[in-house]
Amino acid sequence: MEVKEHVINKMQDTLKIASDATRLKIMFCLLKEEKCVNDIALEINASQSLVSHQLKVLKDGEFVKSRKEGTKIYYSLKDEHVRQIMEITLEHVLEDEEHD
Amino acid sequence: MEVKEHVINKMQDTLKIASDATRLKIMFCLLKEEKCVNDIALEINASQSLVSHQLKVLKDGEFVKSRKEGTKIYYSLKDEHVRQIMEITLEHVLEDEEHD
DNA sequence: TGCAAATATGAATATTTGTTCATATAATAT
DNA sequence: ATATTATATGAACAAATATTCATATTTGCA
Repeated sequence: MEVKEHVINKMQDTLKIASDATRLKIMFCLLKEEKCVNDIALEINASQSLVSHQLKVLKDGEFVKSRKEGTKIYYSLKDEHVRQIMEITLEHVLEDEEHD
Repeated sequence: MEVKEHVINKMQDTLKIASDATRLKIMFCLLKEEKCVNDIALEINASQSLVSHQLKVLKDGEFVKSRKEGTKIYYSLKDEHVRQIMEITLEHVLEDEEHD
């Protein structure tokens, strides 16, 4: 194989982070602008705790970054790769819809 | 949210399929040419059973297609989206390597 | 017909993962 | 100081998942 084991493992980790409905919702939520935890929770209809837990996963995986302002913490998408992964996966799914 | 629940779920399913080291290895294996089950198993150093199970997952998820020839079954990547997801994730990981 | 090669399948197990609940921490305002 | 708002954390539980092992199926060939 041309691709090193640890690169495969990192790819696995990256994709695992993306492959969860709650985290995808959070990311779509942040697509256009930064938001704080509670606003995200309201918007995607999930508990504050769940959103906080998953934001931690997203942040550890470098999918989002955060900024503190007073008592609130604003989260936003970290880079273009995240958007691209979402975009292509979305395309893939939408194209599939047509043949169903 | 602008993206429908069932689209999110399909995205989740798609990404879940991609987010596994064994399946990633199989896909890299098939990047340039079709191969039969046993050759894949040898190449990635996994059992025949495991490869067969995971090929089923990949096929159900429309990541690969297959072609029968005698007693052998040749598998190959199904479409461009699969390659793109691999490509971007690889880029993402490799770029990360630099900052480690 | 019987044997070997290639692949698939089902059950069992171990591990990982998402979610909830209760609680902790931190910052602000009264 | 205390109350309030925003967020994080840890333990517990349920559900999903990857892997192995043993066995079944299919095809080609002697």
